[in-house]
Amino acid sequence: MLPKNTAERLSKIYGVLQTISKDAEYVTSKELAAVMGTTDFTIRKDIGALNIMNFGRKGYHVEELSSALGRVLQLTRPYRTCVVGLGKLGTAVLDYEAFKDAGFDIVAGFDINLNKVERLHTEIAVYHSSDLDHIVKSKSVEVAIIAVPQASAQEVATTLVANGVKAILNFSPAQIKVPKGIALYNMDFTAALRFVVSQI
Amino acid sequence: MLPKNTAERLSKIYGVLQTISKDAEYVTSKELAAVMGTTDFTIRKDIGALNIMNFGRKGYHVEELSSALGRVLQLTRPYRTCVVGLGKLGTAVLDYEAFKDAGFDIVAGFDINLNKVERLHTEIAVYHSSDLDHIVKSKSVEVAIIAVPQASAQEVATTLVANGVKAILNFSPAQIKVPKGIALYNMDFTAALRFVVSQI
DNA sequence: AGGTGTGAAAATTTTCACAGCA
DNA sequence: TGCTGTGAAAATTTTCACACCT
Repeated sequence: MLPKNTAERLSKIYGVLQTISKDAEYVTSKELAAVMGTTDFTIRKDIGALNIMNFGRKGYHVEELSSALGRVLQLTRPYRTCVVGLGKLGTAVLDYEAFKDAGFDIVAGFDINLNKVERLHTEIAVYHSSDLDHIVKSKSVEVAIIAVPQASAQEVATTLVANGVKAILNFSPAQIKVPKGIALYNMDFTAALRFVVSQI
Repeated sequence: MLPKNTAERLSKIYGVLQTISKDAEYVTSKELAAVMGTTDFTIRKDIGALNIMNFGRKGYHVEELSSALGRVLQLTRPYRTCVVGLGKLGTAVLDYEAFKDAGFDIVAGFDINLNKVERLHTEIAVYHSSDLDHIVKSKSVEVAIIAVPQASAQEVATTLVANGVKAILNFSPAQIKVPKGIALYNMDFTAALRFVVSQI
């Protein structure tokens, strides 16, 4: 598997490529480095890890690089995704349009509060949390975004994994535990603020 | 300065300590490791970097460790914080209660759309984006959360920095550039989803 | 006994310099 | 010439083992 930091940077590079693909046919490692805030040799090493080769003196062909990255990052097909917890944050995520473009189809939302669920003006199907297990299974959801309060995050994660979810993006501050083989990424806003302040 | 990874883990440890401080007086490196999903010696090395010393055989005294961490992470006083961009995500962030408890006082919100601003049911003062520069300066805002669309993120960041902001949490997918000495942390949801899927 | 603190080893990541290719 | 690809060096981070303290 790709080194963690490399995979993380490549995920960002992929996004950068999408935004420049309309304007430029080629991009150099130096240009990418400037946008990404790293150095050109880091970019080349990262891309080197993909084992695609033989680019000429103009830099990387944007389309080619983009599709190679898509292959390695397993972004060649859309992922069936759900959002658990439809508070303000969860609702914002449910409607985040960029996800669809990026190949993450949000196919369901869940919340413990049915009243809240009914009031949502969204086209995405929303369910009560008590249906989490069988809906996740029947809809073959593979990726889940957790936006529930800290106290219920672990329980939700366990249910998700038990019903086939392979990758979890966790917005709650809970330190969730998942079995080996399940991918987890924590986005704890408060911890992020603390960290950024510590870097001043 | 603390190594980046260490600072990141310590920021999380600090959060964990807050949640357990009611229940336990002491906590061992092994217990912390279990919660954090790392190993006990990583925890000890990280805490060792704080240069606070001489803990007995019961583990770390939660209160003491917590306040030492607060000192090193510069969390000994509240930070005046603003949110720029009050779409769904920005609004969710504006109302995110955990920030207040963590010592981040949100003192202002900004949006380009005044109608949207007026409709908000919040007690936090909201302003039009054209006032960003002088309000940030007059309110002595030090920390900013960017939740504007990709296209305007860099401009907003530049204005923020020019008016005294020292730390930025960026929720937009834009790869923002800031001068040396300004702390920046990117939380690109889409890149995070891509990354987590690549780890499956 | 039961924990921490830490020097040293191992592993990983970043940086560099430059060969090699179009 | 102007770029990539990459082996080797440097730096950093993680892991380990164990001395040491209460």
